[in-house]
Amino acid sequence: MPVRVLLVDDEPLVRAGLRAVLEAQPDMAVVGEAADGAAVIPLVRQTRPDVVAMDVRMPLLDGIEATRALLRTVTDPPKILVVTTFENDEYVYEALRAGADGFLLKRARPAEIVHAVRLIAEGESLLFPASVRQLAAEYGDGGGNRAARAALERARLTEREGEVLRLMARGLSNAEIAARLVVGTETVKSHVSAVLAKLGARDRTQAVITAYESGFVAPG
Amino acid sequence: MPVRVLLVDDEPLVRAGLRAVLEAQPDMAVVGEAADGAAVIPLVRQTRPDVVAMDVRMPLLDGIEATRALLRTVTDPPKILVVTTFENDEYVYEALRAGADGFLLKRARPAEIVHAVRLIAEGESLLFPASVRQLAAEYGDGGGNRAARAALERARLTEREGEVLRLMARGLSNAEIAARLVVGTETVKSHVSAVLAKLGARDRTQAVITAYESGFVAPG
DNA sequence: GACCGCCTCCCCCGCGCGGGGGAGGCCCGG
DNA sequence: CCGGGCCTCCCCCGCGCGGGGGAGGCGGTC
Repeated sequence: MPVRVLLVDDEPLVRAGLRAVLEAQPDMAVVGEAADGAAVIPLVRQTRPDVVAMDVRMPLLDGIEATRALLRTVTDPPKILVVTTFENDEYVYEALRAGADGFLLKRARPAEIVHAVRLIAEGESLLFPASVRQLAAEYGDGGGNRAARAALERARLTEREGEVLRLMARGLSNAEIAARLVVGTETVKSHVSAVLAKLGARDRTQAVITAYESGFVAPG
Repeated sequence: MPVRVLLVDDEPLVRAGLRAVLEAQPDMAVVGEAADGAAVIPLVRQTRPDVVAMDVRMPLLDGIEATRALLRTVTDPPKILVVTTFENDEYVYEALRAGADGFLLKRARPAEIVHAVRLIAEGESLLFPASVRQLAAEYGDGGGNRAARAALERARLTEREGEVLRLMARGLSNAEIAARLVVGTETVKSHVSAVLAKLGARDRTQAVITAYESGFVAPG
């Protein structure tokens, strides 16, 4: 049973982006879109999503009011993931007080977005953005907040996948990685594919970018 | 302040010879030795040489790969003087493409060696006459030293190439870059090829790594 | 015992990528 | 004026990459 997601954002571009990211996952389905908070309640009743990805700033009814209205009027309401552009958006905290389950930065990478939605759907509250540093902290050391750690449980690359990603981030080809790890190239291809899937990357270049951006590997 | 030189050659005899020649000069100091390219990067970080005298043919990691790795991973990298036995070594061309600053024949006289190191340290590209012709031919022009030097000038990306590299570093495919820049994909391929050549990268992934390692783009 | 995650390897297949050429238009400086 | 750098676009071509399957062994847990 897939995670059913409803997208609420006044920017079509953002909705399209979220849809693309989420529907790339086999276990996720976008069941509806709304351009404003005012349209949310009937849509929720109609589509019964597990998670509502809710923008904070919207023209008619903002994400805070929409969250309040939703929780007040709908029985067995969906989880609410607040989506925001700014890290220190005061509205976000207000939304959380209004009953939202977590928040997410728009500039988060696909893998983080996916993880956030998945976490929220499973009832974890996600009060910290699935930010890049926490991903980094996971591999350096386990010291992070619980929500982030839970997210990383799912995001976690296996040991072998981590090795492969590190070598990818050093510019090695599949054949070179195979030689280095003393395995077959087909094996490396399997690991690479797994890494790409888990990171939400289309190709190795994007995976390496994610590795840098997440602090998984560091420049210099 | 003396010119600090790091020697990288798998033959101890050659290292000893270079050391003897260079340390006979009052303004030169050999700050380290390595027997293989694989050992270069940590040694460079540790000793901060001005010039690396790099053999081309070495057991584990050859001079070409070592040069690439060095330029890719070390900030403010040293100048690289490729040392070779053969005048028409195809590897030399590769090494220069990889970003080496010049090359030197092992049978050169002591005075020439000293001269070469000094020139390299001062930022001059150095190509011995016999091979300049060959290189000029390789670059498809009889313009002599000037053309070869210009072609070998590292990381001198044109404005357009810089734009392309930035987009590559954001994970865009050639087609996506073409759409973004409103040009044809063939044009993008031309720029990408130019970027790869100038950075000594084998593929776009290595180019992006270089972009990160050099600070051309920054994480976060 | 059965199950499951991980690692390993295999198949086929399409396509994007990168190398090798070349060429025309533009502007600038000698 | 002509040359050179830059940007643009074109050709052909080989191959690595990534997606789609599947499968066996191995060490865990239930």
